[in-house]
Amino acid sequence: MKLAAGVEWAIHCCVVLSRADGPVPAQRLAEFHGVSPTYLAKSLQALSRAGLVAALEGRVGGYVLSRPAAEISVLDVVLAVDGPEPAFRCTEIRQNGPFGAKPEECQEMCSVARVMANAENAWRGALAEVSIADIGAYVAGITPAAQAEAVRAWLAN
Amino acid sequence: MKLAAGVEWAIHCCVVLSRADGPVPAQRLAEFHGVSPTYLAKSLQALSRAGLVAALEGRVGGYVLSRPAAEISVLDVVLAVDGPEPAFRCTEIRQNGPFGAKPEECQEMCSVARVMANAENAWRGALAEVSIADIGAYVAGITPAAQAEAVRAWLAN
DNA sequence: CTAAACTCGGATACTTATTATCTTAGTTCT
DNA sequence: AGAACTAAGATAATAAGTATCCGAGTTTAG
Repeated sequence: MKLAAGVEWAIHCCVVLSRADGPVPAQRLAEFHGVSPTYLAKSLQALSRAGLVAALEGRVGGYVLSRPAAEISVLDVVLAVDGPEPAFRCTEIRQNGPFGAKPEECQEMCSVARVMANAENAWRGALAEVSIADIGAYVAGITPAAQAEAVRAWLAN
Repeated sequence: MKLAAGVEWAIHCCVVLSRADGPVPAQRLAEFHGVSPTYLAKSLQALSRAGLVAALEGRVGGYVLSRPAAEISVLDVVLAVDGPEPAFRCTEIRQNGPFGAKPEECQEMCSVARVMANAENAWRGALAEVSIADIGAYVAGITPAAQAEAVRAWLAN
């Protein structure tokens, strides 16, 4: 089980956007984080498609959070980039083999699938409780005011 | 993010082993679940390497749980087959770029990585609370006694 | 009003991990 | 002692993730 690397980049980008003044182009975000510009663009497009960020085209364009950072959870970002389908997908192997259950006997979810689904709900719940604003506030707390201002200026350029 | 299909098979196999009388060969387990025998063998080998099941070679060989089913959690099986490394791996991109943090400033874990780690701990905790015996007991509850006996006889052959 | 420069968006190669298979080595019963 | 059955490791095919390029649209400046 491995989470796509683009997820990590997307979360960091959202935090940066929450602390920026205006739109920030994808290329600027890539340079800021020292990652591949073209691949980061792919993740940002996923955020745009999910409606988490707004993409402004044109010469002074870039990405902006489409909602207040406090209303964007980490889970929202993860689902937008990594996809909404759960990590565990029951293949209903209980219906296979010489003692396979008949479809009409499978009204209830497979017991194994239920355990895995509960765990995944716990995972999602933990991510849903943290917002981009929470992370941004923490970062702001450990960043000197002078550097924070320098970053904002560099992003606006 | 996708969990390996072999994980689902391994959990089902452990449940079957907890309800069997003697050793069950990999080929029999594959036929019972209607899955690829050779690939299932790979997952069973992982369980054997982790010490969750004991492999008996020879003509009447097969796999047996090496511990009582109540002492084997679903998490044990998942980690054995899928590997122990977490789904989210922090690449420390906060150290990159023009405003990258110096290594000596990174004593504490990255705030993003901490959020993801907390979520993953919640996921693991949910899986650790359920044992193979728990699932076995549920399956026993919804299976007619006659069929349960037939299954045990078929597994022993 | 025209044109140039800069932006995002989708479609296209490459790399890595997962899935599936085969062959080899070891153990037990006849 | 031999034969048959078992698991274990090493080896190909497939799918997902990673990285990249080129085209469509918009805004600003002349």
